[in-house]
Amino acid sequence: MTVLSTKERILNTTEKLISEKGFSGISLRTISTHAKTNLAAVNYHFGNKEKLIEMMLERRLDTLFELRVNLLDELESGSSKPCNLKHILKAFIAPALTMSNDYHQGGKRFMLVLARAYAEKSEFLHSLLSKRYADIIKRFAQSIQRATPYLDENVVFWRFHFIMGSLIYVMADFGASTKTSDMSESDYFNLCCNELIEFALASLTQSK
Amino acid sequence: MTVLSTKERILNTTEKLISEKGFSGISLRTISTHAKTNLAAVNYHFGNKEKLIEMMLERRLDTLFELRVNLLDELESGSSKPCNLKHILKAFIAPALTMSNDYHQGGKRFMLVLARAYAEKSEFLHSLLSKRYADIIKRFAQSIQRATPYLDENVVFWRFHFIMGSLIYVMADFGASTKTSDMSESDYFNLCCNELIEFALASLTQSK
DNA sequence: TATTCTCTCATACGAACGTTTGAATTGTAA
DNA sequence: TTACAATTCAAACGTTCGTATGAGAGAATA
Repeated sequence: MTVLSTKERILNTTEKLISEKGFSGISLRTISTHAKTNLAAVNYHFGNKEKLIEMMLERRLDTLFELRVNLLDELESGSSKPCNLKHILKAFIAPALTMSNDYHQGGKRFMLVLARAYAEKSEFLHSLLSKRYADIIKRFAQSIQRATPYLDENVVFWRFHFIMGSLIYVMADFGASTKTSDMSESDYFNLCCNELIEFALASLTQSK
Repeated sequence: MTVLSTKERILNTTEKLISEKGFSGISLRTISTHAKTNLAAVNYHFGNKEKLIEMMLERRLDTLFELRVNLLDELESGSSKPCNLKHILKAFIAPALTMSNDYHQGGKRFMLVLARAYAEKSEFLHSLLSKRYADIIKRFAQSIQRATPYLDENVVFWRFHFIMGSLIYVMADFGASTKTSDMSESDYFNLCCNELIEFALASLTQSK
């Protein structure tokens, strides 16, 4: 059991509490209490509440997009032919699963946080996505387009957009009370991701 | 120009402000100011803040689900054969479009509000969906299942779930800065809904 | 040991919040 | 007009919030 620094404890606690209570339901006082430190520590380490939340988002988003781009690199290396569509979709969707099984529950919580941030149209998240990760998202879109020559370019754009929506929505649902089966949480997550990949694949596959 | 009651003005203003700033970004003071009434009027007419928000959600949800179920009734009347899949999906998705073109912008705003409520896992919304509208949702799921006999029952369940996610996500995106084209807002909304229906249809259509 | 730097802590401040209260105003029925 | 109910209003209450401050603890350096 490693001892975490105050800064790390604050970040983890913020992530956990926001995943449980949402962005509005938390105060610096509850964060500092649960992180077993003092109220002033937050402002000392992060400046203010907004910057704390930004740092919390940033550290996991970097990991998520790095996992995605690594998988896409692997797919596209070697051949110049269009990649297998399912593999592309998996490269986009699966890292969410990977993350959620690592990081001592932190990743799983983060998916909830991310979904909330999307819905709240966080200005910070939006600018981060359009600045730091826009290239990666565009690469995925283009890779999908090459793999679906039978679909109009605009249609692919729309459907990729819709798939991202499903992913966000599903992520937000983990931890919610929807789960009625007696599966383990990680089995359930795994199943859900596979279903989502098949769903995305079907939505982009030409029928007949 | 009809004169609205204080109660209606408060409900409309709440809907508008939440669609713009989210559930956390509003106070009873800003609501009452924008509704051109007094702070205490909110508590007088609604009891407290929570009940105000619940009433705001309820009035439009009733309309939305009534539109949906009417369309489904129409589809299922007469023949005992499975309905056309596209028509079922349209009956579920299109009312969001219908609503957003009525009610003097109110419906459009409400879709944003609804998306936010989903993401925040509003306890009230959840219980309303599982109590008051569960039957309607189940009817749609069953109707889709009859129309897709080639798909496993569980798969249909998952995909309907994912489609709902896309719908929510898309609704949340209206009014956001994603729109780059020079279409009118209502044309854009229309196009988006059609794309969503085609997307949903493709995801449930057996390939090959 | 003395000094410096990093970090933690208790405490205080002003602002904003939801809610309550009682008086003033308006609408309505006798 | 009078009487009574419904509504509106200004003002205040207690609480909680984010932030700032300065004292002090602890480790590192000299």
